[in-house]
Parts: sequence; structure tokens; C-alpha cells
Amino acid sequence: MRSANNHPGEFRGDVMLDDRKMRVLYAIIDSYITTAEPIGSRTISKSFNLGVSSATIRNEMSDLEELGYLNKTHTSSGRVPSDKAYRLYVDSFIKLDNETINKKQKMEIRNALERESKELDQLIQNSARLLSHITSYTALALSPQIKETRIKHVQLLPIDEYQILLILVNENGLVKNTVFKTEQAIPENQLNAITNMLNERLRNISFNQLNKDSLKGMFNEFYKYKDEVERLIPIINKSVESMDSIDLYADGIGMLLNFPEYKDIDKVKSLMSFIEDKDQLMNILLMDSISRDINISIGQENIYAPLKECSIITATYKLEGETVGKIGIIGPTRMDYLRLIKTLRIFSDNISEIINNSNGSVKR
Amino acid sequence: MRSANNHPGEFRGDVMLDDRKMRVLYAIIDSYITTAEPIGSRTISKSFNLGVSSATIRNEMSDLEELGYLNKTHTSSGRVPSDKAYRLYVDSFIKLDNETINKKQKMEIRNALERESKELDQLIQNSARLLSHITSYTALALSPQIKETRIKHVQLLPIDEYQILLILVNENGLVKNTVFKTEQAIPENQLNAITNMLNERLRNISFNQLNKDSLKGMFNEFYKYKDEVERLIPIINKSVESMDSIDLYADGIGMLLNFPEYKDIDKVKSLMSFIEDKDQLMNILLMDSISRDINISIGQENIYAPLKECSIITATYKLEGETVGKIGIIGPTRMDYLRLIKTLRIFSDNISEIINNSNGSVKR
DNA sequence: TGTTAGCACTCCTCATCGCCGAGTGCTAAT
DNA sequence: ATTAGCACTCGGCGATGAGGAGTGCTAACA
Repeated sequence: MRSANNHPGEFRGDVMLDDRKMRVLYAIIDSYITTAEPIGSRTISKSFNLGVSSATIRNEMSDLEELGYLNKTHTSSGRVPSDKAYRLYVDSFIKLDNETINKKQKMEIRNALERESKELDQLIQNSARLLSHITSYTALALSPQIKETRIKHVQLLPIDEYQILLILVNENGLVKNTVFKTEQAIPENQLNAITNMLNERLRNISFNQLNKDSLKGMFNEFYKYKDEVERLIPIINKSVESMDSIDLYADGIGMLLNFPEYKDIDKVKSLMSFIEDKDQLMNILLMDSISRDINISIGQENIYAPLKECSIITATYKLEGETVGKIGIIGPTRMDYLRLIKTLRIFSDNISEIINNSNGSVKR
Repeated sequence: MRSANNHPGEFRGDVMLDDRKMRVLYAIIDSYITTAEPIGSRTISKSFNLGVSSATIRNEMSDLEELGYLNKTHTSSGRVPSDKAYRLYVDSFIKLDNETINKKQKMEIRNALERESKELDQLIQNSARLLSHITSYTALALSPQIKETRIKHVQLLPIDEYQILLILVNENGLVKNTVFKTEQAIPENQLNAITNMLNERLRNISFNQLNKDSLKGMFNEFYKYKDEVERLIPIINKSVESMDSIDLYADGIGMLLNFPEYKDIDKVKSLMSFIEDKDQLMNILLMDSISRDINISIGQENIYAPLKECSIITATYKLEGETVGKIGIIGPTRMDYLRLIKTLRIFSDNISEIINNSNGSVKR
């Protein structure tokens, strides 16, 4: 016997639901989230003590269905929460901005992430993995978009006669590198000179700016290496262009199979292939990029057909106050929103802090 | 009506199979690989013209079952090839080392890989993705183990007062980087001096060597920066240690659901969670590392329980003649070995050539 | 007027049953 | 040695029916 959550009356959409309706609705949602079974009036009155009989609850449920908060699978089945119900449910605690973060759990996750992640990509990848393990849901993680940061260091290194390694480091210590080919060998000492030039000229230029401005004008005065530099410019430019590519990691795809809603192979097949198509998925994550720290997209709110029966929760992480990337969870609309949001908050906080090194929890 | 493959008589295991038994067996294997349905004597005699009646085939099948090449799902069902049958089948063409590589397909794959891959990790990741797309199987790819290559360049860069970025470049242009923290600030000019020292001392040292030798002795003479260097040494050493970590990529996990053998959720669940557990899977791929260019592990030959009904084909790729990594395919024992081996060969050749830049198909 | 008990009705789930067909194994004929 | 014939096996599948959870409606009640 558990008692229904005591959520405040709420108004949303058309009508303000009275307190009892809210309780009934939340009881149904809570029950359905844990059992995945349609629930009937009698079961509610037995499991949650709302102080009224099943007949009364039955009437309330009938009303709630008419208002669009409940669905039936067939005429004499139990009720199931609608997307609208989940939306109401989620909105009721998303704005509470619940601070009750479990400090201990946060530090555990923080330690695990820092311990296993040497490079940035690893951090993001491990975040997805750990998030999936902890939640038992499919986790998504988007690597940071670094366009707006500034160049700290440029280095050209010869690999062999016709190949040059370009290394770019930004102010946050993110490293990107590309090997490119030249048609004509460039002696090492000249390469060093060019490297020095590039460093002088490019330091503190943003990647974005580098991308946009033609570099040509910048180097006119260095006529000594003019030819080489001219040959390098388009290559560097192209490399830089390719550098701000974003990676998407999905982990725990198999977790989907644990949900009873995916006992049917065909349902899960289309969803999985959608998740594994990184391009499409990336679109979705980038789409609502103007949005809040926590973004939730429930069922039919999703645009792509394979996601119409899913929910996606995303959280942003920040670099120096700017949102640069996201992590998220995907699963059936009947997901444990409350717990997942809490966990996502912990992850996004941790990732932000790690990449900012804001709080110097020094390695012991 | 297709005719059975005309493979030569073969002896393997206990008994030498006569020519007709071979043909019957190969017919069953071919059929089962494409249909996934147990096949009966009558169907064989109709679909493959072996010139004998179904009764004769029935007798042969009975013999083949006794020899362990065929299994029945129940007393009056059709036959299914055993692991032993697949082993025979595979061995018959693996040693032919069939050169009939489709040049056109190879170049297409090569172009796709080079077009999309700027960094090494991307190349490996894209290989897995493309391999999975092309074959419609789950693809695996192991990033190269770079322990045995030599250091080409070392660079220390300050990120902020207490953080230093360490960049290591090897002779092949592979870049690894780590951010580490110091307890005491090091001025930039000192850092540059140390960088120069490190470069002088570490160039052409193998990662392995760096890992083993204590660096301490190396820098004794540089008393000017002795303190800083001493503080750096264990950090660098630890970073290097963490640098030769291998990554494993799995792509197309959802492809498993296309196979009728995985219409049962429970079967696919354990397999998927196994594949998503990178540590275990890595073990498997690294285990047979002494082996041939193409390695095939069929059904019960696999050690781990979730793989007992799977086959894994792996191919190696090389850097300067040395095997440094692997790509592979995982799927039901009833896999299209011939086609998959061919495709894997193409991929492993391409990856080897790209990372060696042996043939300079210059960007146009 | 809101709440509740009672009851008929709906419809899903699951187990049972029997038929059909593909396939085997054996025997006897060629 | 090969083949035709035949009895037998067994999984798959659709039909059938019982059981149960749940609804909606009506009438009684505080």
C-alpha cells in the first residue's frame, strides 16, 4: 500500500484539474511507470488509499479520459496515461528546479568520470556509458561544439616528405589534429618558421573567425614563405572546417529490450536503427538548442515517426557559461522522469565542472 | 534451380567425406545460410539437381548426421548444419586465399573512408559503421595499439596556472593528448625549456620503452629545471601509460534483430548486452592475437556463453607490416561467410593502406 | 448532489484441441 | 546401390471456450 504523491493542483491546457482528479491521475501515472500495465479503478482504490471507492475513481477516470489525460487500449481495458498526462506530470516538478541533488552520488559519478577519462572524447563517451549503466536506459551524449573558443596553439609537424600533421589546441586544452598531404615537400626548418608565423597570427582567434575570414590577407607581408603559406591556407582552412564536427555517442541500446513495450521485435527494430543512425539523431538533439537546461520531448511531441512512442530527456553541459553540448536519455514514454532528470542533472553538472575545471578536486 | 557448389572432396576430423556427401552438405549449408529454415531431403532434390532421388539424399543426410555435420531440431524435422559443418565449409575456401577482390568496390570503400575520416579514431569508427552498413551485420573495430611505435614529438602547453596539456605525436602522425594538473605553477618559459628537453631526450624512443624505463636518470644533468622535471616525470609516465589504451567500436547492433534466429527477445538481449560490454568483447578480440589475418570462431568454439550460437570473423590491419588492430563481424553461425570474408579483406586492406599511406591516392 | 454498491457486458489472455503438412525412417522392389 | 512407397512424428496454426479484469450504467444512500 503506498499513498499517492501529494502534488498540488495544477492547471494546464484546457481545464484546471481538481485535487482529487490530480491524485487519481498521478496514481495512474506512478503505477503505469513502474508496472507498464493498464490499471483499473479497483486496483487503484486498493493500492492507493484515496479514501473513495472504486466507483468514484471510475467516474474520475472517465472524466480524465474525456479531458485527454487517459487512454484505453480497448473498450473494457484499464487506463493508460496519455502524452498530455506525462506532460502535466513532468511540468509539475521540472519547474521546481529541485536542488535535492544527492551529493554522495554526484561525487561517485564525478570520480568515475575523472578516473577513466583522459581525453575529452573519452569523457563524453564514458558519460554515455556510465549514464546508461546507472539508469538502465539508453543514453546519448553529444561532444562539445568548439567553434566559439579561441586558438591557443598551432603546430605543424612533418610525418614524412609529403605529409604534415596539423595540431590545433584551444584555450580549454581541447586538441584537434589532422594529417594532410602536400604535393611538394616542405623542409622542416621552413615548416617551423611557418608554425611560428601561424602561432603569432592565429593565437586568440576564434575557430569561427578562422573559418570565415580568408586567411590570405594575413600573411602577405611574409613574402619569404609566401608560396608555402599560400599552399597551406586552403588546407588549414578545410581542416579547421572539419574540426568542429560533433560526435554523437549512444550507449546501452540493448537496454531497450528490457522494457515490456518492446517485447515486439518490429517495434524495437525501427527504433534501434533510428538511434544507430547518428545523423538523424544528431538533428534531434541539436534542434532544440535554444532551449532550457533540461529539455523533455514526450511521445507525439517528437517529429520523427520512430520516436512517436518514446520520450527523450536531454540536459546541457556548459563551458564557461555557454552551452556547448548535451547528454540525454531515450526510452518509452512511460519512463521514470523524476529519477532520470535528477541523474541527468548530476551528469551535466559533473561534465560542466570537469571541462571547466572550475572546482579543482585535485588528483590525490 | 541452382546447382550445388562444386567443392572438392575434403577431409577433416574423422572421415573423408565422399564427393556426393560433400555436395549434399554444401547444398544444405547454402540453403540454410540464405533461408534460416531447416531443410529436408525432398526440398534438396528439387532445388539442387544432384542427380539422385530424395531417398538417396535422405540416406546421405542420415550418414552426415551420424558424422556430426548435421543436426535435427526434432525427430521429424529437416536438418540444420552443425558448427562442424560450418568449420569444414569455411576451411575449404579460407585457405584458397581468394584474390578475387572487387577492385571497384574496394576503391569505393576506400574513398568513403578517406573522405570522412580526418583523425585516426574517426577512421576506425567509420570503418565499423561502413562495414555494418555494407554487410548488414554487426561490425566491430579495434583501434590500433601504438605501444611499439616511436615518439616523434612532445609538447607541453599551459592551459591555465595549474593545468598543463601534454601532446605526444608518434612517427605515424598519431596524436595523443592528456590534460594534467600540477600543484605548483610552472612559468611558460620554463615549460618551453622542458618541452625542448623532452623532445631531445624522447624523440625516437618507443612508447613501450618510455613506459618501462624510469625517466629519472635521463634528466639528472638538467639541474636547472630538475625540480619541475622530477615532478613531471611520474605524471608523464602515467599519462603515457593511459595513452596506449585501445578503443573498441561496435556498430549496427540493431542489425541482429533482422536475423530470424533472434526473433526471440531473450536470446538477443544477452547477446546485445555482451556486445555492449566493451571490456569482455575486447578480450575476445585480443585473445587470438597470434593468429592469421582472417580468424573465424564458430558457435561452440567461442568461450563465452552468449556467443555459443554466434560466429565471429575478424581481420587484422597492419602498420608497417605489424598487426596493430582488428575489425570484425559478429552474427549467427548461419552467416554468409564467403561474402563477409571478402568484405573484411577489403576493409582490412584499405585501413592498412590508409594508415600507412602506402599508396598515395592524393586528394583531388 | 456527490458517493457507492451491484450487475451486465466487453474483450483480452491463455490453454486446449485437432488438422495439416513437411519430413523422417524403414521396407521392399528394381 | 538406388528408389518408391508408406506409416509415423511433430511443430505450426486456427478455432474454441473458460476465466478474469475492467467498464459503464442504474439505483440506492448520506
